[in-house]
Amino acid sequence: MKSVEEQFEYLKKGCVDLIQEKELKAKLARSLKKNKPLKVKAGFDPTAPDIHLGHTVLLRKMKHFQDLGHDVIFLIGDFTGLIGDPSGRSATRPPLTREEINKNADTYKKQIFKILDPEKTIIDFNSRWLGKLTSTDIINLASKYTVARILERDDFTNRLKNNKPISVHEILYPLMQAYDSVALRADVELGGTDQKFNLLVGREIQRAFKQEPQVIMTTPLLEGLTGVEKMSKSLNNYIGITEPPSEIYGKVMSISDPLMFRYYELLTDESLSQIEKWKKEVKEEKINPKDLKSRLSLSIASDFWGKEKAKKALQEFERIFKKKELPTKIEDIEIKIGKKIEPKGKVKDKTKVEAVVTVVPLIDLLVERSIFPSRKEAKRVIRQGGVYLDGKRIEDIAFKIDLSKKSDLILKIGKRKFYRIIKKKA
RNA sequence: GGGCAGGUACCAAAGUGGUCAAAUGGGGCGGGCUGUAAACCCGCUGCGGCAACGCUACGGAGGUUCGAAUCCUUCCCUGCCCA
Repeated sequence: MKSVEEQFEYLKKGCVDLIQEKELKAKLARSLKKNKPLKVKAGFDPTAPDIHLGHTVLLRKMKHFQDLGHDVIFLIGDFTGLIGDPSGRSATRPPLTREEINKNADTYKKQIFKILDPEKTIIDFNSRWLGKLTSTDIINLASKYTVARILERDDFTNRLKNNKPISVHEILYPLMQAYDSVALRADVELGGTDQKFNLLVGREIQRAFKQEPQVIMTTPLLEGLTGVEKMSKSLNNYIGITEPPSEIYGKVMSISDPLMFRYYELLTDESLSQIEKWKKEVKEEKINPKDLKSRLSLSIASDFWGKEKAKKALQEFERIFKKKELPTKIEDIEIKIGKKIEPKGKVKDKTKVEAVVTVVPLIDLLVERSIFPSRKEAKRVIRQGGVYLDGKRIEDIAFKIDLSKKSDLILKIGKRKFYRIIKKKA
């Protein structure tokens, strides 16, 4: 096992807060001396069935602890999920149903081992203890903290200032999460910077329960694809780690240049000095940012899919966007010929429709196959020149696809959506 | 329990009897430029219709009126003050 100093430096890297450094060193020293691993806890909200790159920043830090031989507890907040974390929220979250939570938790389990070591990871659920608390227990827990201190947090202060509602159960949230630390006797709790308040309450509540307070460490929040807000599923600016390599590669390629360096910092093992060097080189135009971004995309895609597949994603990307060729995999749309495909009525003569039909109105197809949610929307995009058939822009909203001669057509929507229309005999 | 202020489209926010499918900003989408970058420019952004036009929609339900997001009644929800 590594020395206390070595461990400390390794763990500290990339953290925003480390409270308190002294305590962590003491805990590490004791762990080393007694040969007893630290209990490191990180809680996950079961609202997001997809783990995305934003989560991996924290998961990577958890992995660091595992590398050093400590026990990492992946805590699924299945009970607190019923409340909804008020962190960063300007409005009360809608509570999840038991069913949704279970489903999400399962999905988590399937994903985290792309990063964490399955041998060294303990998965737990906080309903295990929170679900057993009696009203008396909860009142006792609630007595250990004050309203004023809860309201200190930014989210609540802002809501109060803006005359927005705060429900009582939301006030309970930090206490519940804090109680997790008590139940687990956590030595360390990890979380994103947005969790700082909750983590700090954990320390207080542990003290109130006569436990040694946990050390808290926060990791930065990764910005989403647009670089403005944090990466989150609900904002749809995320890259899920189960997404196919080509998607991961492509999405990383679409981020802005400044954001690229941020991703390098948080999602790769490149040293800070190397990153700084690149920044300088880009500024001096010694290096093309696109090449650096390609390297980054490759690295991230490799993390989850391996080098081989990541390389293929790169080649695919080059082919589509550099050479303007077609992707290798295109979603197929099969059209059965000889039967009507119109979704809605208006069929005057049913016997005739059953006859061989080889001409299909484009709009009907687009809407029927859910490429667009409504005919209005489909028309809009066609009028604006966003629909291409075999490379030709279609501008006529009444355009009909004729499948009597060709049996295979490429439909392109906007810049990056491709479909292959295939004729099928009914 | 009393008083006051509010509830408008994905979000924020105007509108206070007809010209309102509802200003503006953000977001989203399409186009242009490009490196599927940023910035920028143009357009679109309830549904159906080629269109004329019709339908649905300003918290819910009723009502007044030729006509309501706008006025009235009532219910629900939120915030503030008082108790």
